[in-house]
Amino acid sequence: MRDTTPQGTYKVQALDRAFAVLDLLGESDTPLGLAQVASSLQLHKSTAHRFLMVLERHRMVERTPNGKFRLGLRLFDFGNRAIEQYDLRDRAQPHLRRLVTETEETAHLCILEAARVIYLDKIEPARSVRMITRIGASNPVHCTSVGKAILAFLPPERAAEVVRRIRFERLTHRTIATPEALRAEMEKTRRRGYAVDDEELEEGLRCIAVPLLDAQRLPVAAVSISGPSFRVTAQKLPSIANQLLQCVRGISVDMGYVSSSRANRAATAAWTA
Amino acid sequence: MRDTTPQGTYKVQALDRAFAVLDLLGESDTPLGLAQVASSLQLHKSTAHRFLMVLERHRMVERTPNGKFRLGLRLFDFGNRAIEQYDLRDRAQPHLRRLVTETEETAHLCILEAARVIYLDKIEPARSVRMITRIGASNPVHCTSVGKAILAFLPPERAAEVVRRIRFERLTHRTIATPEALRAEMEKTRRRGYAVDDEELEEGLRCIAVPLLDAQRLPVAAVSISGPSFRVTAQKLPSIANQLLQCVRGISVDMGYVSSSRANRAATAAWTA
DNA sequence: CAAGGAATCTCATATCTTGAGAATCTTGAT
DNA sequence: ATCAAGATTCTCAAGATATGAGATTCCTTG
Repeated sequence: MRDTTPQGTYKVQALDRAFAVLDLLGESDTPLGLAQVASSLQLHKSTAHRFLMVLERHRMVERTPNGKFRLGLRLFDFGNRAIEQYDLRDRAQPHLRRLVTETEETAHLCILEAARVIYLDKIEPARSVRMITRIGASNPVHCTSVGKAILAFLPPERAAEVVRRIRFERLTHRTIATPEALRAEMEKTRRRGYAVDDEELEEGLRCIAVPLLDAQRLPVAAVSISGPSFRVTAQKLPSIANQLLQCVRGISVDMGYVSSSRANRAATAAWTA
Repeated sequence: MRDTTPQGTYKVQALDRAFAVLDLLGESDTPLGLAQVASSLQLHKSTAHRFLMVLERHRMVERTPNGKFRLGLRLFDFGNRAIEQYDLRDRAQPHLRRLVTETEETAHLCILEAARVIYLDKIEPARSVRMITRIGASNPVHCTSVGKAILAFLPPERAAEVVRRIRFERLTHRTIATPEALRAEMEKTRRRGYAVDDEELEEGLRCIAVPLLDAQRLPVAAVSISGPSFRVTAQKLPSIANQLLQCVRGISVDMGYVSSSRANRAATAAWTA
């Protein structure tokens, strides 16, 4: 049996399998029957069944009236405990909300994990095509404005470390495809103070992001505005960037990273060491 | 080694243990070291270590800079996938938000699972003492307004089944403590159309809830308003109940449970097959 | 710089998971 | 109704897999 195990030396077969089951159910947008689970994962009916029963007992999985399996609400519980540590999310929300009202476009709050950015929160404007992103999901750093915003303001060594981990997959024809190109882009980002993703993640989607710096002036997250390229035009970028900076400044104050009074030092200048 | 396994026949030791680890980390509000995890769970250092490494590989746990363990963001991802199925949450949110603006008190959206209610969403008013509830968490049916609201409108057999499962623990001196008392309370709830929790869950906290009925007029969720007893006074209950009904009506329409025009035809007749 | 505490790692052993297959339950077609 | 096809649940013997004692290494702190 081939295992889906990512690289890593420690192994507990049962766990890898269980998570494979959860993964599968998480990917599928419709509940799956035992047989489907078993065959998709190359598990024996019997084995898959046992796993599902145990997962169900833990409420990690639940059954629809017709007996199919889907993710259970225990995961929702765990998920909420997991972000609770990041009280960033709660504190940032009001600011994001205001930002969305102003810009009429979707706002995201993201953090960096390994070489991917994770969406901690998303606020959508009242009337707008729903974006496909799901809170909790992740994207590669190099093709998102948030990723670039964080990366650009990370200390050189840590940034290099992240870049090393990137697998430069091409998602659109504009996706940055080499470490060199990415480094150049980061330079540009630092100069203007905000990062742009110009249809590099998805055709027709343009995003702009600024980093949220903590008390040590290290980026802990990024806030972005995303929208269809025809609405988020190149001309509007500077003004949106401004609104983003304002928003981030508010969050910084709320988080206690900066005192509200002297909250105005340009983030750009601060980075020297 | 004693296992924490709930009742249930199927067993996979490794899974039960892994979830015990997650549970432990979820309960603790500070990250835990390997030794703490091992001793709390009566696992061998070595075993606990292996589990943590595997969980970390799957990003179910992550390590703080000083090497302690806490819940990982993968859980956040899974959690969000898990509620995605309940698009109820998204649809209800705007209505809840309006409700909160009107009442200036905290609103909850809950569903029933087994004999507990699970908090799908919580909206807090701008200025208010933060409530202790965590989205995703759960409480026993019998001591919450939401629980009683759903229970009261469930078909008799299903309600009975739920009641059978309740372990009548006393959380305050007012907590309903017997099936009979609960049945009486349900009768009362049906008569007036809304459920009340008068400091039965927590001293000083009063809540009021109404059920959200689907197209078959079966309760699928409940919406509540909670606040300190001195603000959510007995006199205000009817007027809050009214606002709740309004809110729930809006959600029903959004969910397509009722047509907005003739929102009041009893769909009772529809249930035959 | 040493000592104590914590985290990692190794490996032989037996425990726990595995999966073949039989039994049972559903579903849909006739 | 009745049957067949498909899906799910259950049992149990075999052996692969997780286990944990303990040795080793890595930090921390005095």
